[in-house]
Amino acid sequence: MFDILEKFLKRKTDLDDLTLKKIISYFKIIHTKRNQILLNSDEICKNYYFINKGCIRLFTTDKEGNENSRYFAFKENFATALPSFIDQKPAEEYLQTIQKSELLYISRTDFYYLVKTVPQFAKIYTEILENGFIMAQKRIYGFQGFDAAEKVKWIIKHQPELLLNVSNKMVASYLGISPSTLSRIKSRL
Amino acid sequence: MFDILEKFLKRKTDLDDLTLKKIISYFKIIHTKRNQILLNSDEICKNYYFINKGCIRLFTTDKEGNENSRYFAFKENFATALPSFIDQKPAEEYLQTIQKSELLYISRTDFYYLVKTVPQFAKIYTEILENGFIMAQKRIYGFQGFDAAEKVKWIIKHQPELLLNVSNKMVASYLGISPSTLSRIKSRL
DNA sequence: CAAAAAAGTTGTTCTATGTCAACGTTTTTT
DNA sequence: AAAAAACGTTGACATAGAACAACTTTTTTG
Repeated sequence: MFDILEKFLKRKTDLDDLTLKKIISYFKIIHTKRNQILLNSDEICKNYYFINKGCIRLFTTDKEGNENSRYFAFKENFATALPSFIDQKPAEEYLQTIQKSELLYISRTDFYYLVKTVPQFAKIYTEILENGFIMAQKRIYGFQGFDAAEKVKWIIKHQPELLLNVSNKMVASYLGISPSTLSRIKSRL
Repeated sequence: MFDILEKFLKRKTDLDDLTLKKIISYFKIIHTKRNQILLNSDEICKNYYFINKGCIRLFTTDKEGNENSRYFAFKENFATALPSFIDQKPAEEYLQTIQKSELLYISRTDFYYLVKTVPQFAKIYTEILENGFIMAQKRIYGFQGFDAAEKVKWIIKHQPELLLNVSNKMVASYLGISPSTLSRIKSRL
């Protein structure tokens, strides 16, 4: 049950078994179904999630009600609504499992307690932040000046698992293009 | 000379004078002129900069040679090409002072030495990462689905100093619109 | 301080892509 | 298993904004 998380943590840093057990002990498990909302946009994010199985989507809605996908996290990754988690302000974004998923989660209180008391955990958090930053940069700036076809090619190259696991509609909203345009581009290879 | 940096550090966390002096001692000063390149896209970023006076721009160029502005850092802020600084790979982006500037800088080696040995400095780094992440998110996702006029209004509201200190051309490339479009929008208020 | 270069403005034209609609297909619900 | 809902595809049409160009204004340089 916690073995995937254990593996993840061990890969990131040197951890003796006792510290590992300590970290693990703060995580709880939750099973969710397809399209289950974990966090509403008016809520304050209290948990950090680790995905054992499934997929978490981070998205927003505009005034017209269109969904806008920001991020997809797949198995063996952490995900949360970080700005809200950090600043404890309403998230203004949603967290949702888009498939039946098995998640581990840790409360913010416990998370920051670990960051404070376990240097290796602090290091892991720093790495999560660094990576999150780099990935977000790459993704978003990578798209700058791209036309729709280039965006699709970028996804095929850099995040092919996304096309396999996620509906066209969501991919389109992730790329900032309309579903029809995505459909047309895909048909032209 | 280091007083702005000292003020910045003290505001971020509790620091005794000795630790403060230790941190400060790793910074060197550099004076740059308008449009001076600090980092080329094929270089690996070795320094973290703190801006005493002036402004650093982070930008890229596409195959046609058009400049694309990613970020502007003004006085009393840190700036670097973070992905390259972290991973020590070619930056694929440029750092440039767009005005005559006075900068403090610390080498990557010294920076990570401080992160490792001074917990308060590690905390400051974590905060820089958290903030960087949040700001980048806000900026970029804030623009999602915005038309050109909405982007300009967003800037006026959230980063008015940018319009005052930066050329229209650079602002346009930051917003992902053409200079002519920016000009037209501004004329219609 | 004059000449040259860069930046800003404004009109015209052109194109990528959004929007809407119709239809077929897949998925979900009961 | 049938009905309903959501999704994907494709065509027709409309439009925001890019590209280009000509001109003016500002900035930089020798």
